[in-house]
Order: sequence, then structure tokens, then C-alpha cells
Amino acid sequence: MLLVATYKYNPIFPSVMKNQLIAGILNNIADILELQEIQFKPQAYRKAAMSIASLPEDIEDIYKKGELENIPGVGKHIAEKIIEILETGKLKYYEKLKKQVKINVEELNLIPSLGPKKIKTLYQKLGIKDLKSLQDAIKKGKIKELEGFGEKTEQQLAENIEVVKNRPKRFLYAQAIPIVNSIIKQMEKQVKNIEVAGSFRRGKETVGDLDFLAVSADPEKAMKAFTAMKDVKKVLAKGLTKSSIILSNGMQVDLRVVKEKEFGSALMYFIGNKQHNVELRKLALKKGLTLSEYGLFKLKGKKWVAGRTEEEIYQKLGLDYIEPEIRGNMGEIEAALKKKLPTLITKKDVKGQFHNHSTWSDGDSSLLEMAQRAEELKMKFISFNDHFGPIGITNPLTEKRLKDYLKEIEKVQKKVGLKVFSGVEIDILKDGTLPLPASRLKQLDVVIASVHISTRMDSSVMTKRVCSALENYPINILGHPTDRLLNEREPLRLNLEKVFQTCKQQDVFLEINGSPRRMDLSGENVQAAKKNGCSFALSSDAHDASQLSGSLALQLARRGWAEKKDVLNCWSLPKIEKALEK
DNA sequence: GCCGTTTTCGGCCCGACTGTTTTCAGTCG
Repeated sequence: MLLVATYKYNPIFPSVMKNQLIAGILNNIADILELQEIQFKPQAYRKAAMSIASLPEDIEDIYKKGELENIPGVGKHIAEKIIEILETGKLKYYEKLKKQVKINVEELNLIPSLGPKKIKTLYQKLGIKDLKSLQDAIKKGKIKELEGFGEKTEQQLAENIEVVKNRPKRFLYAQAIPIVNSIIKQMEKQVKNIEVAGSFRRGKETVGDLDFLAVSADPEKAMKAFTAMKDVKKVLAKGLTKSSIILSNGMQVDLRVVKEKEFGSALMYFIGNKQHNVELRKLALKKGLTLSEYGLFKLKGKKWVAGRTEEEIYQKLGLDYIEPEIRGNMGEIEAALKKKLPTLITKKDVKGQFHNHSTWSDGDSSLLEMAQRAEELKMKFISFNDHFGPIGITNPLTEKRLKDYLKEIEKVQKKVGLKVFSGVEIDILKDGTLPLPASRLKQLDVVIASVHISTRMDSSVMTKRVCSALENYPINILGHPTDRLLNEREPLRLNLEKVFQTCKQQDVFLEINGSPRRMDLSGENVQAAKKNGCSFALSSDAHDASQLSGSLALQLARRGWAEKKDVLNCWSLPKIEKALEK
């Protein structure tokens, strides 16, 4: 699990969600305080940073509401610092700390095997303060002469600098799927049981590394097989219970081998997230128990209490079972204590997918091919929403072609056994109008409205644009609400809270776009929208029949605590049809 | 610096792997 991310300020979108920027500064402060060997404060800063990084809401809006101290881990002093950053763009305390240490901790901390203690020694003995001076010292062979350092440490540092330089961004969830499958296939005959854990198991939109857990009577054999898999570029660590490798694509993969009796507690530990685990361990202590990856034990005498399965551990802690997708210290532990956890939707609840493109606009499969594939996948409905609007490259429908398109959909309906909804994905223009009048839109089953052009407006203008469209047209679904592309494009500058409220008022479903590049809304956004009383429509945004089964919308809905009642795709067909009437 | 079924002070999660040591410190997850 990658637990501490370093965030870079993106100058192209200076007003977009300052959350990552602030989380980054707080993490850097924690790094410096650790270097100064100050106790406990670093943990406090890190906890606040983690909460802020995963906030669904723009921290600026929280500040405006005067609710900064409601964020877990943020108290009076950190709140004051956040306010200073928001109001002045700087933080005097942080600037002062940076001057004190004179070391580029941010840069050096990215290097694996280099922590605060070593950074400090390197600075004191050799005056190393950044990556460049570290590389110079390695070239001159000075590191290995230091006390507590040696030949291997020096060599390791040289290699790890290269690892950092070549490390790719976080991988898309969809990119990780084939890797996970390949590793399980290669390893399943070597061990008794293997499962994937980590952020992948939690269904996160992107994954930094992969974590696997296995049971084996012969750990040595298991680890040997693991480190000898195809595509292994570097072995970072190899022990009898824990090994780490880097694959040729730069992805780190960890494997932990445990005993059967420990499988549940280890799985829990390895699925995380970290903050969830920390809270569980604290809860255990309050109950006179201690929790680790080896099991749940009595504090006194260390008598074993539970550990075979996750379920029994949650039970002994007085909690309902918590699904991996919602383990993020986002209120799930409190809900589990009160028996108020949501019943998350499952694959069988999802009766079809909205938002599909065909050769009528920029898709690669015909309407019939798409519908037949949907039928093969046992869907009860499919919704066609080819582009309508001014983006030429999408081969958009025109008013004239729209008539023929609708006729063609009627023909397809007669050839297949599932319900076929007709509709468009229509552009929300710069001024908040749509390029078709309301009267025309009412003749369609499903109207999805999305922002595709003029995407760099200020938050207030963009919010007004989107809300104006929602208020003045018969829109069923707001398409990919933030318009982000993972690792590629920042979300729109948008007051999401206001958009959620408007959707609620206007009976507009928020799209959970399951396209692997979009995954929009995020799980955190879904949870926030649900708190505003919103409902959701799951979509594949498929441009090819083969993409129909690849929608990742379900896992986002689960991450966002969505239940059947919140998700249009889970309702009965008559109820869906009624809900789409405008 | 935060937080409260140990409540406004005094705690703050737990264990494996590596390298440099000869019993442990540092790092990581």
C-alpha cells in the first residue's frame, strides 16, 4: 500500500480543489518534523493530510462554512494553518521549517529506503541536501564510509534513485485488472490460497501498487515462485513471510504468506486502508484486546481470540462486517457499531447500463451489435445516448439525423429481447443552454447532458452554467459530472455541493460513469451526493460492444455507499420508465 | 497537534525485512 503520496500543485488549474495542495504541504511538514525528531506531531499532521486528501468536498467550501475542525484530525492549530494557506497562498510556519532544515526533504523522501534518520545523518556528515548532492556523494563512494551505512546501502540508494525517476503515475484500476489476474494464475498452483488486497481490493480508481496475501505450507517455495514470476524486474525484499518486487512496467507488488489461522486478520490488515486499520486497533485496545495481522488477542496474556476470517474479527470487535470498498475511515466504523451500514449493491442488482454510443456518432459498433451484446450479458435494458452537440470529432447527431436514429432504435427494439431506451448525450453549451429545445428533448427516453467544451471556466461561472441547464431543460442524467480523466485531466472547477443540491431539486440522476479513464463520480463524491439526497445512474460510456461489460460504475457506487434505492439501474423496468418521465 | 467508554491531561497501532551490527536501528507498510 502506498500510504504517503506527494502531491504536486498544478498551475494550469490554480483554483481547482486545493485539497491536494494542502494535504501535500501538511505531509511535507510531517516529514520535516520527523527529521527534527519531534514526537507525535508528525502523525497528527499526516492524519490531517490523509483526511483532507480524501475529502469529497472542496476544502475552500468547508472553510467558508466554518467547518474545518469537523475534518477528522484537524484541530484548532491545523485549521488556522489551512486558513492561512487559503487566504495568503503561503504558510509562514512551513516556510520557517524549510529554512531551518535547509534540506529538500520533499525530494529525498521519495527515495525508497531513505527515511528521516538517514536523511539527517547524510546532511550532518556529508552536507547532502537534495537529490543532486546525494547522487554526487554516491559517485564519489562517500556513503559507504559513513558509520551505520555500508556498501549495500550505497548501491541500494543508487538503484532506488533510478526507481523513483522511472516510477510511473498511479495505474488505472482497469490497467491493474489483467496484472492481478496474471499474478493469481501464476501463483495459485504454488500456494494453498491467494487473494488480492490493498487499494485494488477496495476498488479505488487508481492503484499505486498491488498487495497479495497467500496461505502456504511451504513459504520458501511460494516466495521463490513469486520473485521468479515473469516480468519481475527487481526484487526489493525477500523473506519467508513478506516479499516485494517491481514489475517491468514499474508497478510494485507485495506478497505476504501467512498461516491459515491468521488469514482473516492478515487480509484485513492488507486490505486497509491504513486509517481504517488504525481505528480498528484503537477500538480493540479499548476492549482490552490487541489487533495485528496475526490476529485478535487478549491484551493480558496474549490469548488468541480470532483471526481465521475477517467476519469473526469484526464480530468480536462489536462491528457488523464492513465491505472492503468502504474501508476508509469515512464513518464506516461508527455505522458498523450502530448496525447502520448500508447494504451495498451487487452485480446482480444492476439491470442494465446507460450512456452507450454507436456508429451513429463516435462509437465503433452498430446499435444492433451493442443491443445484442447487452442481451448476451443478461441485461434487462440498454440506453443509447449518441452525441448531440457542436463537437465535430464525435460525429454528432443533427436534428435531421436524429429522426433516422430514433427510427433505427425502434427497429433494433423489435429484434432483441431487452428494453432499448432512446436518447442522446447532449452538450451543455458555454452559456448553460442546450442545442435542442426542451420540447424536442421530451420526446426522448433518456437525456444525458454533459460538459465537453469550454471546460476551463471559473467555479462560479461553471457552476451557474451547469445548474442553469439542469433547471431549464428536461434532463434525466448529468453525464460525467466532474469531467475528469484519471492521470490526464483535472476535474472541472465546480461547486459540487451546489450541483448536487440542484440535481436533487430537479430530479436529475447523477451519472456514475464507469469508463476506465473517467470513473466519474469518484466514490467520495458519490458518498457526498448521497448525503445531499441524490440518486444515481450507472453507465458504461461504451464506444464499442466489447466495452459494455467493462463498466466500473458498480464499484464506484459501492465505494460511495450507494444502495438499491439510490441507483436507477437497480429499480424495476416500470419504475425506471416512470422515473425518466419529464 | 489531536482527542475523549483511559475525557481537558496524557496518551498516541504493530510487526517484517534489511543492513550493519553481534543485539539493533531504520524503514516501510
